[in-house]
Amino acid sequence: MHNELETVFAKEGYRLTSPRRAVFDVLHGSESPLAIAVIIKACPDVDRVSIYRTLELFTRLGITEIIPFGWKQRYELTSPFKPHHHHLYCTNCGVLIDIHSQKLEQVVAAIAREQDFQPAAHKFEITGLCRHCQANIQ
Amino acid sequence: MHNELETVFAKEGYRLTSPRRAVFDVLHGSESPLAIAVIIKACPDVDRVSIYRTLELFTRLGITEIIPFGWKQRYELTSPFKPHHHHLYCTNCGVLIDIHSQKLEQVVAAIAREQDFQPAAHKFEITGLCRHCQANIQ
DNA sequence: TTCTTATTGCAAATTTGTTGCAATAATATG
DNA sequence: CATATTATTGCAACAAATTTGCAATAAGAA
Ligand SMILES: [Mn+2]
Ligand SMILES: [Mn+2]
Ligand SMILES: [Zn+2]
Ligand SMILES: [Zn+2]
Repeated sequence: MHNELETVFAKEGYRLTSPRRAVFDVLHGSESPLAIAVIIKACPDVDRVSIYRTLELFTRLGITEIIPFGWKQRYELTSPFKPHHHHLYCTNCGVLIDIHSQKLEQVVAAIAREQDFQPAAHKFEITGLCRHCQANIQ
Repeated sequence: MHNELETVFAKEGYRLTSPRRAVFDVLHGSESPLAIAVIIKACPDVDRVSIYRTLELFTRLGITEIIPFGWKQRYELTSPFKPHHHHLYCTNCGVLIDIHSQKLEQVVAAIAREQDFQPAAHKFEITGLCRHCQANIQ
């Protein structure tokens, strides 16, 4: 899995350093997108500043993407490091449900085509109540 | 237009104060979502802290929503104060294109139904290059 | 008009993000 | 493997953004 990463970095002329590996590993080990504060805590040996710089670089290179998430933003690996998908977010219990919707991807393409827009990325999120929280009437 | 707002506030037991009117008017007068910093500058008579508190309240009451916007977040009025829509964002020139897509709304409903999820709101954004910036090869 | 209390503004603290620069370590090369 | 080159790091210091506590104010009820 680091091979892919080495390839991207080598091609672009960047160095694969230990702080960058650490941030990558934390993201790779997580089921869900992570807030910067969480990543900082998860990499106690890496300076705060390097986390910011690393996430900026990762996002610029398309290794990570910024995910809308209630009030804050979070970071998540993108394809090919994590398959492209979106989220349903329960505002009551905080649970995240991954969704892989072919229809949604088609709509993205259709909208871009109609507007003569060249899409690079897209964000999508539904917030509301999960099955469980609907039942336990909130 | 303030009538609608009065109604929401009265029903919820909140007071319609001059800081809250000011923030609402700034958002209502804007074509596009606004960053907090912009709203603060646009309301010179309102204390910074009150802007934060007001936007928190508006969002909690569903009067505004947080819009993903590159690295930062922005605020925009929701329906019925502003018709529901989404954005295409050109990462080169910063232009915003409003889109009203019936297909997208249908997909949102379909996904929620499939997952037995009760949707309250959704975010959507495509980033990429607008027609103009594609031409002036970037 | 008076009363009640939600809301505001201010000051201060905290948290989050940025910058400059010398020390370090990743990679290329012999 | 040893050395040279230079991208990257960590640290310190700064700057900006957001939060908190509380007394003064003003919105809405009576
Ligand atoms: Mn996910
Ligand atoms: Mn808009
Ligand atoms: Zn839930
Ligand atoms: Zn453009």
